[in-house]
Amino acid sequence: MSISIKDIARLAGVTVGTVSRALNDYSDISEKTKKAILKIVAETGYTPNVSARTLSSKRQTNIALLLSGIAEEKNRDSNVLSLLVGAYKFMNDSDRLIATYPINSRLQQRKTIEQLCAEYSLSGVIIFGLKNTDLYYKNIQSSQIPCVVVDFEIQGARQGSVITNDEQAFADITEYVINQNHRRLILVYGRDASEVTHRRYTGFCAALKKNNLDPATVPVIYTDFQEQVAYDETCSLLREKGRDAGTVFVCMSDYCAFGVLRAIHDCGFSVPEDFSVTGFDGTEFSRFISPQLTTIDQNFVKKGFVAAQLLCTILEKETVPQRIRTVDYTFRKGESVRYLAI
Amino acid sequence: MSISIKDIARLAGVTVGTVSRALNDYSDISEKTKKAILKIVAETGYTPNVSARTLSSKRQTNIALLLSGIAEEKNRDSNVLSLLVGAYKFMNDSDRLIATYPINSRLQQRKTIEQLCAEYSLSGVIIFGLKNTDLYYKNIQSSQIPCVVVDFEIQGARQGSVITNDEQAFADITEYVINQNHRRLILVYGRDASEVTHRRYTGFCAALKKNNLDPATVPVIYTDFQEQVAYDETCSLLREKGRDAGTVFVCMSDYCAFGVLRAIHDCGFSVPEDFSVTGFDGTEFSRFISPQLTTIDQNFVKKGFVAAQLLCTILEKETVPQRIRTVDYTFRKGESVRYLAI
DNA sequence: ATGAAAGCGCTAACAC
DNA sequence: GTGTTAGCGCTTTCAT
Repeated sequence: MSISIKDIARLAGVTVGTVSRALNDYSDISEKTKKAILKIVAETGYTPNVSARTLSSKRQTNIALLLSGIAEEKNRDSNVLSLLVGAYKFMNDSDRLIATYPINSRLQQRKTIEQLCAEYSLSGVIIFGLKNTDLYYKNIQSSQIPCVVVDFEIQGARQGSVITNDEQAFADITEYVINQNHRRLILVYGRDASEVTHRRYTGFCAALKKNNLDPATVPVIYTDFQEQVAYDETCSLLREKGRDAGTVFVCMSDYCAFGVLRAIHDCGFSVPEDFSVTGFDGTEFSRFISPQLTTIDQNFVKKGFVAAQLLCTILEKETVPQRIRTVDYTFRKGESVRYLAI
Repeated sequence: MSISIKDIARLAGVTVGTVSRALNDYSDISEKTKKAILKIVAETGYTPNVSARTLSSKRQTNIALLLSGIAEEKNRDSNVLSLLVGAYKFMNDSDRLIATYPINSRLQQRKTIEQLCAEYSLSGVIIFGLKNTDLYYKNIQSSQIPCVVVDFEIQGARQGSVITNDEQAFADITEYVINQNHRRLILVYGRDASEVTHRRYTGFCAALKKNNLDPATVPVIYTDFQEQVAYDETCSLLREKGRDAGTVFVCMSDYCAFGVLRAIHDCGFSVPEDFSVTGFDGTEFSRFISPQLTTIDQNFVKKGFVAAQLLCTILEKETVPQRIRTVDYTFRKGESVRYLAI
């Protein structure tokens, strides 16, 4: 059994109430006893037990980062790692720990978000990777649980969102390839159950129309955001049409772009000589490959940081004015897009 | 305030003790009342509070996965993700949740592993990413905390390890390049503070000696496991010596290999025509690139799974005979190594 | 400024 | 088989 508040009280010759006051920085305690108590705390290496504290206090706030689909999906992409890092960095600064839990579909089926939070005494959560097929997708919207969702908008009073302006970003990169004189685009589509997919599609269409191109004529490769599917489908297309397939693959994620790149290579073509390729996300890996991928960096580390920050603000303040936070993206020019001479 | 055991007791017309018995599957309770209670529990959606349970019970076991260096290092590689997935998968099977926490150096400085475990009521932990410069490196070895460490051997009574036979694996891949008739190897070295680096080096030397090659003559590139450093150093070497640098870069990690590949490309050379390259880890990305990387797959998902399994076994049983678990690796042949005609 | 004591939600030992 | 009750380690209200 490890050392408890009682031991400290005994050693300091005071009662547990006084020790608690010293520990929680209450004002109604003499500097002298406080010093003495903290000295003993330091010497013994005593740390208050979080469970006990949670149980007895209303002020204690435990927060968690819930990851949907992480142990289930085929391509759990590395963006989640950057997000973790960002959230951890923010919590670091306030010397607090944030627990990370996976929430697979069975868990979501077995207990509601309210139950999960009650069970683990969570006063708020950050949710990442939620698809509209997740049970928690509706669950959080009809609940009062303070939460911050990454990548889709939520409207509850004590809820917030951290998003990227996907429409604009995807329009930007689409316009970029158009400005490089590409006219025969191939869209490499993400996953219908992910909201970002639809926003990016909107941006894609907007950029085309703005340049007098018709979205309806653009061939689409459906990938479910999986590298392998992107690879397979691209191979089929290339084997069937070769260079006639188009001039540039505009992909909804870096992972998809990797599949496309691999397919182009395996079919005997080159990037960017034969085909150009763009990605979306800004995964670390997109800079490692040759040619480096032209992509949109979502700044996932920052997204994680902002998410943690926003959640903490929501938990602290009564009302938070701006609960939809848009994190700026960065266009990253690589060498995967060729300029087409007219 | 959410629903508590008292509410259930009231609704069922019994006392909290009886409800607790029903919930914990004790034998001394009539099937009838148990049924009735569980029915009410299901209807109300009641879930026992973990903090309260932890506080009052000796049987409750909370475990956590501690990640060292994740929010600090430059190249936090994606292996950690696979490890998480593996651990989550095991916990999934028993419908339990494992919390993941980052342990940066400041945290390790502020509280010992014992304090951390006392604070969060952890009965055991899995530790990943520990370097021998981490404070917890010695801390865990001199503590009684039940734990499983990934990638280095620990000897405590209630402690275990999940490791890869790095010597053998690195010897295997080294021998492979030698068998492809490479004689002028360049070693791309990892990080001294990581134990795996030394084991891999041992395997490297063994393979060379076995083939009558002298390790002392092999040029070494030091990388600290960072892609960028590997890139920079390789560029320097190539600019200075060109093809005379050697014929194959034998790398201690995939990330290093990515840096080397990028450098080779940027210096105007090709893989595997001008230089061959091997990696180590089996990151997802190593299969995405063209040419695919010849590497050792450490099967990190399995490592995570086994780590969680081992920790749970240690916590359940009195004594666990085999506490050092070696997870099998897989040699993965890509196209990044060329066969040299003699 | 400090002590005393109730109570957070639950388990478990002891009655009956 | 079920009720009763004493804690688990802590916070917080009420006395003093």
